[in-house]
Parts: sequence; C-alpha cells; structure tokens
Amino acid sequence: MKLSTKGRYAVTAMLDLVIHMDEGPVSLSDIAERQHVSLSYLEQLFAKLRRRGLVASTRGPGGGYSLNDAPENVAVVDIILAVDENIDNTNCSGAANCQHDEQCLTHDLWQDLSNQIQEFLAGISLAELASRGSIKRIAARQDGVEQDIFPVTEMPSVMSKRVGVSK
Amino acid sequence: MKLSTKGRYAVTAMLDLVIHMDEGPVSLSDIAERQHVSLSYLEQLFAKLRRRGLVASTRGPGGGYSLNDAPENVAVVDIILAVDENIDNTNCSGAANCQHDEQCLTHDLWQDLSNQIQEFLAGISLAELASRGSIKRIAARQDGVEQDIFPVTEMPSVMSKRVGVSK
DNA sequence: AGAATAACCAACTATTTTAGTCAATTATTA
DNA sequence: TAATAATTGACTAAAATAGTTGGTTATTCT
Repeated sequence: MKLSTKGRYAVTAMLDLVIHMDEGPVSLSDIAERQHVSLSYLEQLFAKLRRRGLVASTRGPGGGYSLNDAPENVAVVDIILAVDENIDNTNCSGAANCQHDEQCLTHDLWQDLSNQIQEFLAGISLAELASRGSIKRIAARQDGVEQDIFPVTEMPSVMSKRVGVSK
Repeated sequence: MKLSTKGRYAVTAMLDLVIHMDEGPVSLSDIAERQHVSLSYLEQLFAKLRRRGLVASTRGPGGGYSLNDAPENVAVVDIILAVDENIDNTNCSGAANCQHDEQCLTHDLWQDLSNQIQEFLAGISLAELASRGSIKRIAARQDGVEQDIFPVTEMPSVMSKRVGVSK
C-alpha cells in the first residue's frame, strides 16, 4: 500500500487550509510555515490536488488555494488517493492475476484489508477533523506559537521560504 | 506505513507452510517453487521469522521450517511485524513529538488508522486463513499445477532454485 | 508602469527502501 | 561421503521518497 508521509503531508495541509480558509485563499507559504513542510513539496502536492478538482487556486498577492467543495464533502481518502494514486494492497492491483493469470494464495486477504482502510478513511471528512477539540488546540498553538519560539527577527526561514530564487 | 510485498510474501509463505506442514518440515525451495518467490529472498524473510520465534528450523535432507506454535495462535499481524518492523502510521512512530516536541495536526488520525489496521490483521489467524474455501482451492491448484504447465523435465529452475552456487 | 506576491512548471538529486543476487559455510541425513 | 537444506554476510539494481533548483506566468498593490 501507499501510505507515506506524502499522503500525511497532504491531509495535514488540507486540514490547515480548512482551518484558515475563512479569511479567503490560503497561500502555500503560510501552510509551509505553520506545518513545517517545504514549500516546493507542497507545490507538487497541490498540483495533484488541483488536477483532481479538490482545490482551486487564485494567483497574485492575496491569492492562494481554496476548497472546491464544502469540508463536509471532502474525505481523507480523497486526499490520499489524489496524491498517492492508490490505496490498494494486492500485488496485482486488484486484478487477481498475481500468479499465472490466477489469484495468488493471499489475494483475498489484501483485498479485504484494502477495503477496511478505504472505508475507515472515507468515513472521516475534513469538517469532522477540523471540529475535533484536540485539533483545534493544536491549530491554536500553531497560529500563536511562532512569536513565542522564535523571538523577533530570527525565524529559521530556511524551512519555510524559498531560498536562492534569483530575480 | 510499511505494508509492502515483503510482508505479503511473508504471509503467503507462512500460509503455504501451514498448508503443507502435515508431512513434516517444509523446505524453502518448495515454498519458492509453489509461491514463485526467490529462494534467497525467502531465506532473508525466514531468518527474521525465526529470530522472532515464529518458526523453527531443521537442517539437512528432509529438513525445512516448521511452526513454533499452533496455526490458531499465529496472527497475520505477527508475521508482518516480524518482517516489516512496524505497522505505525504516524510520522513520529507514536511518540507524539512530530512538531517541536508536540503533536502535529493529524497525529491522532494516523494513530487511529494504525489501530484499525492492527486490529484487523490481529483478528486473522493462519488457521482461519488455511480453512477458507477459496484458499484451499488455490492451494490445490498449486500442488497439482507444476506438471501441467511444465511438461516433464523442463521446469524453469531459474525462478526457484539457486543458480551459480559453486562447491 | 513597476514591484511584490503567489501560483505554476520542469528538471534534477540525495537518501532510503525494496527486492533481490552471489558466494560461501555449517549441520544433518541417506 | 554426497546430497540436502539452513545460515550468514556482503553486495546491487531499480524504484520511491522527499525534496531542491531555477525559472515563468498571472494578479494586485503602490
């Protein structure tokens, strides 16, 4: 299966977007700063999310990304499928031709497992996630924490801003 | 998470072992032939399974591997954990220090998912798997199929036997 | 009009994991 | 003593992961 940090980053970024979208489009550099993911990596992920129709983009100052649908209608599984391609656990990608054009011994087991995971992740929407108390607390910390940890001017911009971009 | 072909091969091989263990130890070369996995790769996997105490080995002619415990007591999750190390889906391996020593936004979500998968795979024993009709059918096919596909002497030994081993 | 902002795009890269191979040794049995 | 089969260790090709680098294009603010 594919459940790597790629999918986790994507879900985290989308959740950050939902939490901050009341003030218009959310820029990737803001998400990068808050969630400590590299901006260029986010760009790749959001390119896929946009192609899948999950988000819409606005260019220029004040621009950023916004959800194409209500947070209630976006499930975690949609996000993971958009960036990770598949959630399938079989060797044959479900085709059941794992061995001489027939099923391998454990084909059904991996198929069942895939369905389990699929159903679990399909049952959780961004709206539900954003409403959780534990997540609200962490988001509040992230929104107010930068000043606390990095006193005034010395924020390690390397982590969140583009470096070495020439004019 | 780690759910790769490594874990799938291991479960398939262990299931093959259970199906054929009534006639004493099962050799890796037999499993390699039946399940079409390379012998050297199986050796690596069974070294881990032995270290974890899931199987016992018998050397010499007629030797092979046998289960250390009743098939009822070996869950699929045990096998995957033995070869894949962990089934954890969080970035911080469950330590909840994913971001500045505190939880990242989605930590709880991945934790819940890990638990789901864990429970599912813990609920399936080798005995239960081996008793399934679909698996019995496939095993029967595998036990009788070699003669049908590779007439008499011309079995492609490359796939299942060691090649180039000098004295 | 010009500077800043921010999305968009393509190519490249270091590191890790996967899925093995290759070569040899040790133990056991016929 | 020959064959069988586990055991060990080092190596490797290919793919995936997690980015980086260097730009271009569109929009808005001054």
